[in-house]
Amino acid sequence: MLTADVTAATAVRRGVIHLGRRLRQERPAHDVTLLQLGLLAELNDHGPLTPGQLAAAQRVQPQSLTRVLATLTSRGLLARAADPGDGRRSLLAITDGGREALRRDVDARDRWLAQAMADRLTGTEQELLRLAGELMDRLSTDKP
Amino acid sequence: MLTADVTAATAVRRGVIHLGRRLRQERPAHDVTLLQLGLLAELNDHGPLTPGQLAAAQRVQPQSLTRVLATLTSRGLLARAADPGDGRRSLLAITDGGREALRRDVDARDRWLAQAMADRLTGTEQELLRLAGELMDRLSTDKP
DNA sequence: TATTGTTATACTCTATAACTATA
DNA sequence: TATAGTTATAGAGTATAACAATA
Repeated sequence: MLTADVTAATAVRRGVIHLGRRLRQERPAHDVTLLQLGLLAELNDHGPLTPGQLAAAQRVQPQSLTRVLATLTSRGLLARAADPGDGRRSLLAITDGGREALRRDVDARDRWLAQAMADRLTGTEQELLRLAGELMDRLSTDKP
Repeated sequence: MLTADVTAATAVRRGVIHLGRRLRQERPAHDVTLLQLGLLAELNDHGPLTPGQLAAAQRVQPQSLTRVLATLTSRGLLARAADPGDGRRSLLAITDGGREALRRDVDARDRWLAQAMADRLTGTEQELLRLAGELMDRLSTDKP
């Protein structure tokens, strides 16, 4: 047969969508939205990136980022510099303020999830879920 | 220590968000949106439900459903009946048309995922992901 | 009074199409 | 011409607050 077990896919879809919603609700006081969180975390982990690279990393269209990037820049959470070699590009980097926001607000979301995992899953299940996270990220890319 | 491994949580968040985005893009021709899909599937699997029950099952606020339910009803994909015992409630059930839409359009999304899993994951990884789906769904509930 | 649901409103997320600037 | 990015526009997704109806 061509396709794999659709039941497994259904379970994954359900889990992904529902946990995504739950995660989105978990917004601490000084709000940084979930998309903003992803962008800041990406820049924090992988140095300065162009808007296009960021969009690819986050699996969104570049147009979807323009406004969010403007917001984050105007709030001082990230800084924009012209690319020396290519005038079309700009390079985005996280600022100290951005790192602070990441630590304070943004990590709160991962802390909620970490806590929930600790409270309600066995060690084996936690490890399983970590691996699943990596697999899901891989699947979300179109590259084989 | 109180909290579990935040790194694991980060990996899970990343995977969930990115795969969720990817899944959302996978919209076949006769479009039923991802939220609509969830509602139809829920009603298909678990009989007639009230709006409140549906909202809880989908991890959204009841208010967020009103419009979508109206859309689905007007398209004939689900039917609404008064609750005999409680006049405040109504009962929603999937129609034949809804089941047809579910099969035709909606399953296409799960088929994409099933195919991606089949093509790019080992059997063990597929099974791991299925389990992870169930765990994620469990975590998205606030009930311990 | 408490519960179920709807209306009103608003903001986030995300996409497509068209445009500008640089290569 | 091709690529990187932005502007314009729109629709999906989701929430909070206020309200109506029923229990």
